[in-house]
Amino acid sequence: MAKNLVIVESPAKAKTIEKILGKDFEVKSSFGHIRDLEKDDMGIDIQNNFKPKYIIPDDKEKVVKELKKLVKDSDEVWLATDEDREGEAISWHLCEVLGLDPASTKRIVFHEITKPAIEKAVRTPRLLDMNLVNAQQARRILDRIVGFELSPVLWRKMSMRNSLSAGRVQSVAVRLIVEREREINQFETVSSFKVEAWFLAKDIQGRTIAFKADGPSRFKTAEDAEKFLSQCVGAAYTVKDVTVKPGKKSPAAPFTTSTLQQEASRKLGYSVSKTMLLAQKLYESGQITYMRTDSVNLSDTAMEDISKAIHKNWGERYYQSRKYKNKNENAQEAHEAIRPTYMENASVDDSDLKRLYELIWKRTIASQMSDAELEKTIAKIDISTNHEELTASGEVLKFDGFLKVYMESRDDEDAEEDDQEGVLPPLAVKQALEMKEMKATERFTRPAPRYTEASLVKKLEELGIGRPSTYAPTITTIQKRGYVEKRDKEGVKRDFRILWLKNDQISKVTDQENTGAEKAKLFPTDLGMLVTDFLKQYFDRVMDYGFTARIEEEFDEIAGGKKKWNNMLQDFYAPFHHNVEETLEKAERVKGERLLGEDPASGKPVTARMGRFGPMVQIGKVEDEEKPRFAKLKQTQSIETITFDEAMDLFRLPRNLGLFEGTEVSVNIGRFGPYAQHDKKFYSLKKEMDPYTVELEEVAPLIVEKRQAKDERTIKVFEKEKIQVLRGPYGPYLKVGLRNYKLPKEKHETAADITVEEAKAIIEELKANPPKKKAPPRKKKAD
DNA sequence: CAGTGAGCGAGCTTCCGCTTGACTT
Repeated sequence: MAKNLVIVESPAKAKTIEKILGKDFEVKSSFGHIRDLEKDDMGIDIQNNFKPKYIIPDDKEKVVKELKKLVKDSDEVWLATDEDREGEAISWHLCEVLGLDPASTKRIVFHEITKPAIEKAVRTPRLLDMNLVNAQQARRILDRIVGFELSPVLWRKMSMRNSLSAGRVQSVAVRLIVEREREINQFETVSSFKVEAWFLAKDIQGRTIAFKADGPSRFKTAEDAEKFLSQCVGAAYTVKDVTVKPGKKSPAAPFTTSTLQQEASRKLGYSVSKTMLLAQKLYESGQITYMRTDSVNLSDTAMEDISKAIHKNWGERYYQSRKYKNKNENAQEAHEAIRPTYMENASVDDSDLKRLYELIWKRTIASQMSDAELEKTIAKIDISTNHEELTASGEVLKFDGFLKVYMESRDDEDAEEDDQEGVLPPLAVKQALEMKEMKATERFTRPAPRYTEASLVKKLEELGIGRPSTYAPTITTIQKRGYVEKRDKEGVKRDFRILWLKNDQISKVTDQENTGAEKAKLFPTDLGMLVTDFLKQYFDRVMDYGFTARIEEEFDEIAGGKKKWNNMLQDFYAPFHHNVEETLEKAERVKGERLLGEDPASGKPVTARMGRFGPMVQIGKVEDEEKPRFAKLKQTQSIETITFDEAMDLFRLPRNLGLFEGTEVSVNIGRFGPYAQHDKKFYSLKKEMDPYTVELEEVAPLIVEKRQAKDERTIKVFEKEKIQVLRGPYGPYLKVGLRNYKLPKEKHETAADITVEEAKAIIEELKANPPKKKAPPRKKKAD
């Protein structure tokens, strides 16, 4: 029996620490929080100074039971949860549940899981910090109040209202995406002409090479650009001035959760949830440090390891010790940065994990390497026929430094349009240059790009909204609620003009480029836009981008003992709750209706709006004597941007294709895509079939094929009892109405010989003793 | 599985932040 019980949050961490502390210590994990607010009635007694009602969730009963037993058998308990607000609260809940005295139970903390750090922690225990615990309770209660008072407002006020939600984090995340979309929709593209000239000069080896120089400034119109080119006809070009400047590039800090998610997205194309899943595996197998962190700090032992690896692989010249500081003010830094546990392992076996691991390894190594040294050359070139000048710039890498290993990628948001600068040939002042050709190319301004999952995480982190453990789940939530969709967008072709000056002749051509194509970007849905507008209108305080940052300051004051947590909540709650009540009473139900025009055939109004089942267009009004016609919007369309013509096009469905076997065949687009309907049965259209143009001859074979497939699936049918014996992917089963019953193994071979009595017996048996089903609860059908 | 398109109001949904687990109709 161990004398000492140490409780941490993660089981993988427990294992490592147990090894370090030796046999006098037993280390167990709480698996995160062990208590939470009760869900019924908010779990808060608001009248009673916001007294929280905590319960132990079902999935934590087992852990708690085990910990209780272990506490009884131990002489001393050490609470070693993370050193932040949440960690402190977990320790407090452990005290409450395990019957430990907060005034005497030993509380220890460490930021890194190394022998010296943990031994030092054990030598210097402290007691629970109730101020920090209270700051966490205030955070928890405020989030519950916001989420559980705001969500029901949406259920009442949105015309589409199945399981809608709002919260301090998710609603602001959606707002970012909605506002970016509107910015893009309202963006007015301006074109201008960019001048580039190619010159010839001899390089060091005496070979003639071409290099590029940029024109003075951009020209607003083709006429201005042409005027400039014509001024250059017959001109002589001479080097006016050459400057050489040294420059340097420094490596990026080691990974935090958010920077890891960003780089894995840019470099490997991983979604944030995929990155976290793989990182979790690496962590559990002991290959990397903890993956949910906001710290850029490296432990001393890690720094030594990294130094050794750099010296061994590249030598002293490439080593530079660096301490990184967190730019983020509200970082809680309970852990280290994400780094490999053993720097001597440069790679791992598994192919999927390998790419992420190597990314982490390289980033960690590079963070302690020397700067890259550059030499930047800028040459100004005189034009004899006018007062303008051209600028050629080149960059030479003098020393690669950290670039030997790793270079951080950029988002397209920060990317400059200019292509990479190459090497310039040696140029002397007053040197005459031969101009090969000059061109003025029409370029267009671009709106800010839509968010990717990773760039949204970056933005949220900048705003101090959300935590490393919630970035991935938040992104999943806003998609699951139907506020946001991740998808690709096809680009559109666009003409652009080029003016050439070559051999003193000016020529004009028009070329074409693809613009606006995007991959795996976040688009707001109509629902997301309407919910955002609604919340902004009635709850601007919570929707403000600075709201979280401001209440974080108050939580800090509570943590510092300068403010009482119930007072802080009271100050927030009074106006907030008043607002909720007032909104419930006064706000109109949101429909998002927009008038598009008038139907030429009937003279009735054509409108787009949100219906019970999503965005739609309609001809006529519900109050009219004749029922209005309805059509669903396509996935890529939105109430805000759909045009009259696009709306009218939607009414071409359902289309009647004619008779097949004496019954009508029609096509339409449903919840699961385009389908054909015949004799009350449904048939999905093949991908290449366009419901707007498909013909009966193409659809008829689908009907025949599906019937055949069904025949093959059917083993036997008892018509009178309405029991079907079918062949499924997991073997034969019985089907009665919507319910399925698996046949016992010994009947699999002889399913065709089964009798009605046997089938009934099996069903009765399975009804009496249903097999354990742990599958996630299925969503209830509407209606 | 898919067709609908209000709202009488049955009965339900919902937050953020810690952590990992276990399942095939």
